[in-house]
Formats: sequence, structure tokens, C-alpha cells
Amino acid sequence: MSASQAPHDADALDSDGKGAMRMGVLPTLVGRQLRIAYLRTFKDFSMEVEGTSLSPGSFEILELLSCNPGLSHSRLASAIGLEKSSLVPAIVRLEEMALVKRKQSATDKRSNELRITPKGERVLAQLRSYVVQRETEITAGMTRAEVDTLNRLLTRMAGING
Amino acid sequence: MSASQAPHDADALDSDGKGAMRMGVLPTLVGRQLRIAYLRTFKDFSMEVEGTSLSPGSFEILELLSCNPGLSHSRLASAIGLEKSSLVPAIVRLEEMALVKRKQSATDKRSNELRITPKGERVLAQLRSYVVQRETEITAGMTRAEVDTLNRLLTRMAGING
DNA sequence: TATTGTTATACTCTATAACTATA
DNA sequence: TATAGTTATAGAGTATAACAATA
Repeated sequence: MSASQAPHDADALDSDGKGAMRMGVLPTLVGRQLRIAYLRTFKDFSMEVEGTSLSPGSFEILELLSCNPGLSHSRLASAIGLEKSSLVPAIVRLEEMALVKRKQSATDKRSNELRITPKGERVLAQLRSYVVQRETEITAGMTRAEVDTLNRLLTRMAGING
Repeated sequence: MSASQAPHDADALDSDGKGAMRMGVLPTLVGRQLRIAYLRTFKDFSMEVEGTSLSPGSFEILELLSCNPGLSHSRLASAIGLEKSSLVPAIVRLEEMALVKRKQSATDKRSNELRITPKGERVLAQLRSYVVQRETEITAGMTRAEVDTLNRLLTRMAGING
């Protein structure tokens, strides 16, 4: 049984524009469903902390620094999959908020060791609760097995571990 | 069996930065796997046609216009989930490429009827083949049943049909 | 020579607000 | 008053290229 070779949609567009929309092949395309799911899920998902809002990307940075204290700028960038230059604005902002601090490496003076601060850890705990809540929302109506399947297939699709 | 309560990753980060990266809760988060899958899948996916490149969004516009001739600017925008103003640059570009044409509605002079041109249909056919190829790539290693499951869960997650 | 972090710059995508013509 | 399309503008996110300091 295919995802949908037959149209999902019912009626043609009326000339006055009030009919249902024909979607063509679009609903059959996994890539397109992925794109829409991503855009709808992350639209308007900013987490309010300390009077400003932090993005999913900042959450990821804080989580990685919490698990990997002393991580260098370069290694953090490659872990997240960004160019090193693209990470700078986010790091600068987190340092301004006193959630992260930079310290020149003793063994390689070119390199900075990035560490999350105690305040950063407190904020991270709060962000985790937002993230868990969002997880609950976006998987509403799915069984635990379905969530695991979805996670596994997305992981494979992105080649995250391969 | 959970997606991963135990860490996916093996070793701590060495002080010299050569160890494996600890990922914390990140690999367990469906939202995060979705984000990464989307970003990796669509990064560098531009389709070369007529000497320029067209985005997945432009493919979607052409597909919808092919299925719904005479669609208005506003209805197209809401079908795609964008603000009407956000659609303008894409439409202008498609019209410059002679893939789409606009015609003032006879019944409501404020409104434009958008139609794909014969050239647009030819380009659309080419885009479809690119898209199908990309579908094959991103679902490589999945069974047909897995692809269908993934599509169904993504669709439910985005609330696309609900 | 190569690498680390940084800056300058630009591009893509999208949003808000204001405008015009029309309803 | 309200709506359709457009314009101007701005913001987020990311990339490339070039630079200084260091390896």
C-alpha cells in the first residue's frame, strides 16, 4: 500500500476559488512532508528565558557544552554542522547573557575552551522542560512505539549516525 | 524500548578534543532529529533548470498551479502556508522565467489568476524527476513500508491533514 | 603552510506594516 | 470598511572570503 498514489484531495478548485485544493504529487513526497513538518513544528518555537528568547540552536549549544565542557569553537561548530563563522553570533549572545564563558586554551593559544556557566546550567534545565513539553505536543496521538519508529527513521534518513 | 534513554554516544570528550562527542538528551528528541533531517536533506538541494536554480518552494508553486489553474495569489499563499507578501518574490521570478503568467481576474479586478505556462509544464516535468530522484536518495535503505510509515507519521505530526 | 577564531559581507527566506486599487 | 496584490523594510540564519595570531 503506497503512501498515496491516488490523490489525497477531493475536488477541483472552483472558478470562484472556494473549492478544495488539488495537491498533485505533493502529499506523496516524504521530503515535502519533512519540510512542512519541520517548518510548522519550529515556527513560533522560541523559548523565553531571562527576558529574551533562545532558539533550538542555542539549546543545542548549551546541551553540548554541558556534556562536553571545554569544547573548542571549531569542534562545537562541526558537531552542530555549521561553519565556524556561523556559530560566532550565537556564542557571543550566550556569553553576553552570561550562560557561556570562553577561556583561551593553555595548550593551544589559538583555541578557546567553551564552558557553560552555573547560570547557563540553570537556564538549560529550564530549556529542557520547554523542549520536553514541545516533544509531547508534536508527538500527541502517537504511541511510544510510533515515536520511536519516527525517531529511528528520521535518524537514518539524515545519516546522523551513518 | 525507548528511542534512546541510554546515550547513543560512547566516550567522553578528551581534554585534547579528540574524543567522541557526548550528545546528552539530543538524540532522543524527535523535534531535533526532524530539524537535522530537514536541514541535511534540503541543504544543497537546488534544481538547475534553464540556467538558474529553482528551490523546493518553486517546485511546490508550479505543482499547485498545474493542478489548480487560475489560483489566486492569496489562495496560493495560504495553501503553501506563507504570508501573501512572502510569495511575491518567488512569483515574480517564475514570471520572469516565463514559467508562470498572471492575468487580472474578470470578476474581481483586484485579483490575479495565476497559470503555469507550457514552458512551465515542461520545467515542472523536469523538476518532478529531480524530486523523485531526491526521494530515492533520502529513503535509501528503507523498505516501502517504512517510507509509508515515515510519511504518515510526519503528516500526522505536522497536522497537515488535521 | 595550516589552523583557530573572528570580522565583513552577502544571500535566502520570511514577516510586518503601509500603500493602491478595487470591492 | 475590507480585501488583493504590492512595496519597503527588517530580522534570523547561514555562507564565503579574508584577516591576525598561533601552530
